[in-house]
Amino acid sequence: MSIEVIFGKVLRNIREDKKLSQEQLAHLSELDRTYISLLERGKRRPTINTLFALCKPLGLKPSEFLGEIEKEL
Amino acid sequence: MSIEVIFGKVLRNIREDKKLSQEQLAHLSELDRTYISLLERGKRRPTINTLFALCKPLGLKPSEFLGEIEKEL
DNA sequence: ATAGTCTACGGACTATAGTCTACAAAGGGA
DNA sequence: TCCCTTTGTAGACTATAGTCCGTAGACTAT
Repeated sequence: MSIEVIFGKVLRNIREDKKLSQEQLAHLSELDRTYISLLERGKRRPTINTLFALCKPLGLKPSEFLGEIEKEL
Repeated sequence: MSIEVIFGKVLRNIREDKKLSQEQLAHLSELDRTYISLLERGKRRPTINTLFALCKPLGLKPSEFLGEIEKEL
């Protein structure tokens, strides 16, 4: 499975664990809601800056996020 | 310091530790040499796919790479 | 029914990631 | 001196990251 699809699954899992809507995460990470949707569906490849922006409100380190992706590769 | 500048420093450190030229790393990671140069100088924000492509020939996990960045933030 | 929340998705748009070619400059070694 | 390797950088280009507008469908609760 591609990196971006796995990225999307991990993002969605973590977001739902935190009981956040896409809209809320978008606001907290200062990204667009439709873009969060695209990411979760594996339609976009985020930059590392975007990864950091997402991880901040989710309360985990970017390295931990990538660790989750590596598990599934 | 910005994420991309730190990214560049970490990339250069690791590449030089491995005794690779930008040209060699570019070939191994299937990226352009001038782009490696831009990255090392903090002029570009790589996608996570690019990060994975760079880490593979450098022999370290993307999560480890980001861990180095987090240390300096 | 209907109002509210959440998400998928489309189109149009701007900014930038990433490629390619070419040239300049610095350094080391024969 | 003259190569040779390495890196910076510019310009032009294509692909895609990321925004912003709108609409529609699923679901829940009232």
